[in-house]
Amino acid sequence: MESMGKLCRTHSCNALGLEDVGEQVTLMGWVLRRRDHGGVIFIDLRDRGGITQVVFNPENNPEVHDKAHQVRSEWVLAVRGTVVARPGEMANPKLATGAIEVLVDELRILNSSETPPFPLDEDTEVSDNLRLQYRYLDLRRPEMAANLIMRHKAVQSVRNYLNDHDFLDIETPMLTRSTPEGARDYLVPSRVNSGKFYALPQSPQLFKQLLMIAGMDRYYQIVKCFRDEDLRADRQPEFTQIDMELSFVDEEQIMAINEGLIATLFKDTLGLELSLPFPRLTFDDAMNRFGTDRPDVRFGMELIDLTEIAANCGFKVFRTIADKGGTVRAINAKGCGDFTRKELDVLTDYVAQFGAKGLAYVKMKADGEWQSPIAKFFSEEERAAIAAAMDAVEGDLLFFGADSKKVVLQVLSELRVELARRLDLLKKDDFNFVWVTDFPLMEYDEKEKRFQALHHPFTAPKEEDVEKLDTDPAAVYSRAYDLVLNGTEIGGGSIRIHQKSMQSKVLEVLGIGEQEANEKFGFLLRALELGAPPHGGLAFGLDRLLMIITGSDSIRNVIAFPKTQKATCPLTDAPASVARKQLTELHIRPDWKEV
RNA sequence: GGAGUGGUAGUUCAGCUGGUUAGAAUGCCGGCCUGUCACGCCGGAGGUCGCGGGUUCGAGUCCCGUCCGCUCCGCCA
Repeated sequence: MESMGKLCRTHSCNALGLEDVGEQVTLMGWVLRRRDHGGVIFIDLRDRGGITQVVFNPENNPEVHDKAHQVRSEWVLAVRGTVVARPGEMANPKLATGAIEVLVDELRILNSSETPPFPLDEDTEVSDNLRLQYRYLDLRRPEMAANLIMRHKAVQSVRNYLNDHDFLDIETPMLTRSTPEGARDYLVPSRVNSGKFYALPQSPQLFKQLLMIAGMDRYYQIVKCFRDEDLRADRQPEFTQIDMELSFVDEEQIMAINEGLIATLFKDTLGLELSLPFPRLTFDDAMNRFGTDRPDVRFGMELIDLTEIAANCGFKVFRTIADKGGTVRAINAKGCGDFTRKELDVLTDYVAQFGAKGLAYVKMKADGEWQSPIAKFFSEEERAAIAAAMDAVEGDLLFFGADSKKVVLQVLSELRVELARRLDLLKKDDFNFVWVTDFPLMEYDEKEKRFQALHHPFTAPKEEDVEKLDTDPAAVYSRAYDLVLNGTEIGGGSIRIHQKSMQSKVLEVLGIGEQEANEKFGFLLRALELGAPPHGGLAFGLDRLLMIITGSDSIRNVIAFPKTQKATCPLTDAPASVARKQLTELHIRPDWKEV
């Protein structure tokens, strides 16, 4: 092992090209691969930026060549040498630096490495557990390094944009109090206050509102948030939000500023020009046409409501559901009439997990004939009416959902996306944004027998709906908006309630009594009495945004040190037991398990 | 809380209706090789078949339990 000595790095491993030929350069990096021809030795030297081929020629310098012979994968090298154009036909077009190579005069071995536990080339799929256990090796892989570089670019772009628009970056506490609504909190016991707990923030929601009341006018923060819920491919217990709040604005201004932010972000990261403004859908339209409030609008295949036809048709199953207040809807998989029985079975199994009790289908044949297990239940007129409603022609495949509205919408929206996946309609480089607006303010929770805020309890109702708060809360719409990209909700926000009386009213309708309200967010209610300006805001999920920008299938690929599905970290082995003494200090009784 | 799926060499995987010495590729080690770029050629080493129990003359293979990874439902914006 050697020191760097007087060597000083002059370039990164993706910097050199034909214009540098003849230059004396010094590169430092890791050995990706060594190709030893007995005579000449080639080493692909890698750093976070890229790869440069360095060459050891025995004729050029026998001692250095000898030393290169012992080098192995992932050893850390410093090389000094001359940039030369690759001779003849030897350029490698697959490499950004493939036109040149560095002929080495001096080699210093800065560190050796044991054989890595998994290969660092991009060809092998390594298990997630192993990758996370050796995350520092995993992150050396060019694909992962590129993701983190992209993340940095995205964050810089957002900061620049918001700074240019007079936003102040202000930090809010990580140790705060537990909030009653929403997700489960991560709790932190207080040593100084026996028996009391902080909570890690699910979002800085209340603090950013208080900053508006404090007159900060425009706030942003790129901030960690915590939710103690089960994980998914796009959900981590700690994640990052681009969080913002603005005073003296309405929905239109907030949406316009954020369209600018997203357009700038896509320009700075992917070099793409997005066309503005983004299209909009109301919540009701989104649900009716796509069955979800986060529609993927890269493709059609919209849901068609057949409840009226079904109510009078000969098929008893449909008729009964329609009569009982359920719904019958269908989607037309254009040109999929050649799906096999097996494919249909797989799709039936797929929708079963979303609550579908079956999946009725019709293959459209010539002259309006149906090939379908349910064909016999429909008259010719009924079949014609359905075909007309669905714009169905020969070769099409119709899928029906008949159940409660909730089940049918979920089943068909999931089926719609699954069909698109199978038909390869979900292009990763196709970015389709849509604002979803006019959400209901609250929704009745059958299990808890009370209303729940759809967004959060600080969202302002539409002015024209305010009087319905008393009479028909479910009919009140809110001033909330979500930004949806390719079927993923990437951000959401609302105009907030800025008057004490309205906030109290909404909390009351949500079944949060005055005493509970005062106890849990009395500080906000008090602040609303002391000159709160009209305000609103929005938060983007940075990780999800980056998943889409980088084309990653998993949120773990855009986070440096993510958790497994059981919320553990194989690298540090967190969470871990703690010493009994630590628990005692925190006034926590040690559990049955000795530590 | 539930469903599915996977766990075999360092890695990625194959291993049939249970059968004798568990394979391949790659990586690793040694040798040869002066223009490769997933270099090539020759040779070699490398296994608690996740773990525990059961059935059986015999289990990587069948059964039960359990742990871990991943995907999904519930949950969560």
